[in-house]
Amino acid sequence: MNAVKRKGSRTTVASKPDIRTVAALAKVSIATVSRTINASPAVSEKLAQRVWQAIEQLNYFPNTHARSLVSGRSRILGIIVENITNPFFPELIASFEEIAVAHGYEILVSSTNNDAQLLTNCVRRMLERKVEGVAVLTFGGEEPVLDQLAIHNMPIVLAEFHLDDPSVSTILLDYSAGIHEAVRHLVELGHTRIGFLAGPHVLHSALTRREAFEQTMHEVDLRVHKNWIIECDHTLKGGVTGFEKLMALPSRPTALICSNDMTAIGVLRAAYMANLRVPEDLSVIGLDDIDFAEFTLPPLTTIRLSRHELAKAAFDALRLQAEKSSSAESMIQREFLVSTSLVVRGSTAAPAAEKSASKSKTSLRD
Amino acid sequence: MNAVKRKGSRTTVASKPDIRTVAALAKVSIATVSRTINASPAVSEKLAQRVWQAIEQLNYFPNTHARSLVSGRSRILGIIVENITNPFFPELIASFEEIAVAHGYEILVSSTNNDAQLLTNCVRRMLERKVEGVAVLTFGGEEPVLDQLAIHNMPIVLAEFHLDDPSVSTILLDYSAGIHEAVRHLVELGHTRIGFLAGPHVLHSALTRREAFEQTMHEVDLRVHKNWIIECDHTLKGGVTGFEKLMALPSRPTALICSNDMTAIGVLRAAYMANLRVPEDLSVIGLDDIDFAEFTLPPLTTIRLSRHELAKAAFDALRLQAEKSSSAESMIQREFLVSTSLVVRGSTAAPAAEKSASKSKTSLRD
DNA sequence: CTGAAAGCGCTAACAC
DNA sequence: GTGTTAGCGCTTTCAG
Repeated sequence: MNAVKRKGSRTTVASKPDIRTVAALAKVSIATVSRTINASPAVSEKLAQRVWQAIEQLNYFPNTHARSLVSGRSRILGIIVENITNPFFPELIASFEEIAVAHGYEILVSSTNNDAQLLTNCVRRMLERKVEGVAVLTFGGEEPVLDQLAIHNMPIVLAEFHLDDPSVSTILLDYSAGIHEAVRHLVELGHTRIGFLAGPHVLHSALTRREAFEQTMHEVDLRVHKNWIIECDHTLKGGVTGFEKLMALPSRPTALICSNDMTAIGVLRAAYMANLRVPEDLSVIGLDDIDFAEFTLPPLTTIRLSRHELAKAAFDALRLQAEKSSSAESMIQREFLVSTSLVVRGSTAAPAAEKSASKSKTSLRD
Repeated sequence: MNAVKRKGSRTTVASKPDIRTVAALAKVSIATVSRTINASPAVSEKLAQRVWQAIEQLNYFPNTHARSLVSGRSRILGIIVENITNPFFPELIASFEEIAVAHGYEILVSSTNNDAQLLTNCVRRMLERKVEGVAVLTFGGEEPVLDQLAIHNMPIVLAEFHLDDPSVSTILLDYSAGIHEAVRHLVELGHTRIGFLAGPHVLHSALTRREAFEQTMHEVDLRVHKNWIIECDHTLKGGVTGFEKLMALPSRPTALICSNDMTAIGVLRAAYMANLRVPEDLSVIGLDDIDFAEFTLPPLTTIRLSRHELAKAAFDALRLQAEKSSSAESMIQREFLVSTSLVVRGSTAAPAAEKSASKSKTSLRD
């Protein structure tokens, strides 16, 4: 009926079937069509079949905007990450998307690059699109803007940060387990001089990782050399710079744990440039286990943080929040734990003789 | 007015301001509010100011779903990539998003992993969300499903593939330029025995790259050894396998150009494991120049393909299509060119003496 | 220049 | 079970 007034319709298919078109073809009311689509149990087998048939025949699919408008539910989930350029995040997003799509949700991705302006902007966009929940996986530093979301009563899931709001869930990353394994591994290899290349301290995760390291060192009775803990920025370049700072020190560690894989890969590169052999002269361990880690030279020993587990936790948290009946509101799970574990590859080995970590100068204990 | 019937409203802000709420506060009609928001010139300074003030005061923003429903325009662009796990794509997506957001568009990302089922599904999702255009940057192999989009008269931009439909634009990647430079570079270094690790032939881009290679070789009068052209799959692992196949050959090239950086990085890894030194024993060149390329061991010489240029071309193409006045329909630009160029780093050098590329056996010319 | 009113395509009461 | 109908929040004629 409405096939006439199209303007540029060249060989286009009989323009955009409507819920009405379907109803007409199936000889039912639009309400029945709607019910059928939404799998309402209150539709008889017989009609349902007629409807589905009409739907297929017309190649019809519902207009999500109309749906969202009337139902108030968009079936869109937001995910905000720090930097889509760090391979950890694409892998995380891919997992999140897969899970979301499987459950009939769409996702809206945004990366903030730690820029407050961008964050504000993307929170606004999420609000405008009426997302049903937002996973904030930037790992820290964005509390101020979160209020904007919380105030709209939007379900949120945060990594590593607890916000005392009923619509906010938290994912805790259990770094201790993996870092403990890593230190143990190093100790068993014979290392006692272990350094740590931290992430930017504005990130909760970076701080947590660093603390887990120090804690573990104490537990195994190893000395933590403050100047062997260097704040980097979780990028490749940062790893290079961190390594260089370390080399400038009069006394150096024989092993290095890095706050993420990107840093570790930067170190690998810098060590190579400095003619230091990994792992013979220096053992290095990363954190994340991005796909690349297996392909570095040498293959990177690293602490694995499962993107899939993390994505799943985020999705579950959001869904629980979004679909909670207002009655059982306070009963839902609001805290999720994701574990870590060591993956041993080629970038760790027993330290060489005493002067191992130094190229030419003698290494002094400080 | 409508602030009462909220259910769980705890400390929530005076629930969701409406266009009506704004109109009431500003003492104008909702039509005026709408016009103001949409920057219609037909609103007097005075009223516009009152409206904006009301908007700010209420922290109001329009409901995009309602907007899309009535206007038929969603301000969403779709982007379909092959594999979000290859760093080339996140970098591409980030650029595309940045441009799109700057122009007030939202983006819907999907990766297909070369899975036809996934592709169909995501085309459907895009259609459901009423995207205004789709950038299909999977680089080949998805023609069948594209019809589904074309039939809906949806603006599409394709990489490397020409579809004879008025709503389809094409981005041509000028690989020849970069590959030419690469081969020249190798020749100047003294190489004559050059191999090529191709991408999967189902991808147009892979085929085009390979052809550009062969073409260039002919141009510089170098022999193309068919068995030095090996089909890989554009992954790290694929690079390793490709390299191994090459090593099994009785005669080997002294330099290798790879269809993408991932392959090249795989080769770097495999060469290391095989005790072959890069670049002394084997020069290798990648294609893409992903961020990682600068941080491999040794730093990768590669043919740069600007993600930003590509993203911009895709966006422009889509926007031209989407915003074309039906009159000037046939006048718009439908073809875009993105160039490539060589970035020389550390993975290329002059070949060693004659037996260079062989580890222990003598290398025979075939 | 401004306002009133008619829907956009769909869901969710509410009747039958 | 099924159909009728009243909007969801907004844009857009059409009058004034």
